[in-house]
Amino acid sequence: MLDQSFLALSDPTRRAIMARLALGEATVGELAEPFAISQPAISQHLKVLETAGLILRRIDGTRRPCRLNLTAFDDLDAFLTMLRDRMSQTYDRLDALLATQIKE
Amino acid sequence: MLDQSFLALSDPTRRAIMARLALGEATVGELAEPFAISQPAISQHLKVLETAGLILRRIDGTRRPCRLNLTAFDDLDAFLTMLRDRMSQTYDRLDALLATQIKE
DNA sequence: TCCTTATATAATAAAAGACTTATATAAGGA
DNA sequence: TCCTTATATAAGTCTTTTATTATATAAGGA
Repeated sequence: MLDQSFLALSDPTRRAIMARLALGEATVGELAEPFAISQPAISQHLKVLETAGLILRRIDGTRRPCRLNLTAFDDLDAFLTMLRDRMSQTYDRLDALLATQIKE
Repeated sequence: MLDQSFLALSDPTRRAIMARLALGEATVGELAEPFAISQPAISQHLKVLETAGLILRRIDGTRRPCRLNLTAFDDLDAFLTMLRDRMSQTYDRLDALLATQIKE
């Protein structure tokens, strides 16, 4: 799922869709409106976001309003946090080493 | 650069390389060792990470040790933070609306 | 019922990605 | 200098992604 999440966010159209949805639910037509690409292209982008677990959709008559999945970023955060934790550990070790060498 | 950063992290081999580098500098050979793919494939992955600004490299004789770029995640964080800020604003507005309606 | 609106799906083409093998380069050591 | 090690680059192939146009579906309104 991390593969798909990162890949989904690598496209500027999809990031713009995410930014729009962070302001609240929107229909496919509303999401498509700012872009110069076709409606099917937007539907396909939405499928990529949905498959990645980044958005959720519901049915409202002929509309399919989309919204962000609130837990969407948990995995991304976990990965980035893991990297940062490892990095800080690395620097802690380096600090300790330097402290040792200064003492001697 | 966001495009390239997210795309770079969408590949599991490259994420594993990042996880390794978070523990400290490593040469191309050391990075390649755990994987079943060829050395050129690793070099190509490293180029993707470098182009995205996620890693830095130096020259040490015939080695090219790689390390994480400490500012690598600033842009990613900024994007994710923007989304979260927007979401919390959205929910604040919703809370305010609900509070209003309960009062009436 | 018929037409329109909202959206999805299918087929296809073009571009990008991720490998491979073969080869080049450059530093170090015998 | 010659051989080896470490790494990069080139060329080719296969797959995936992103768009397009055409078409299908399903709900709502006249």
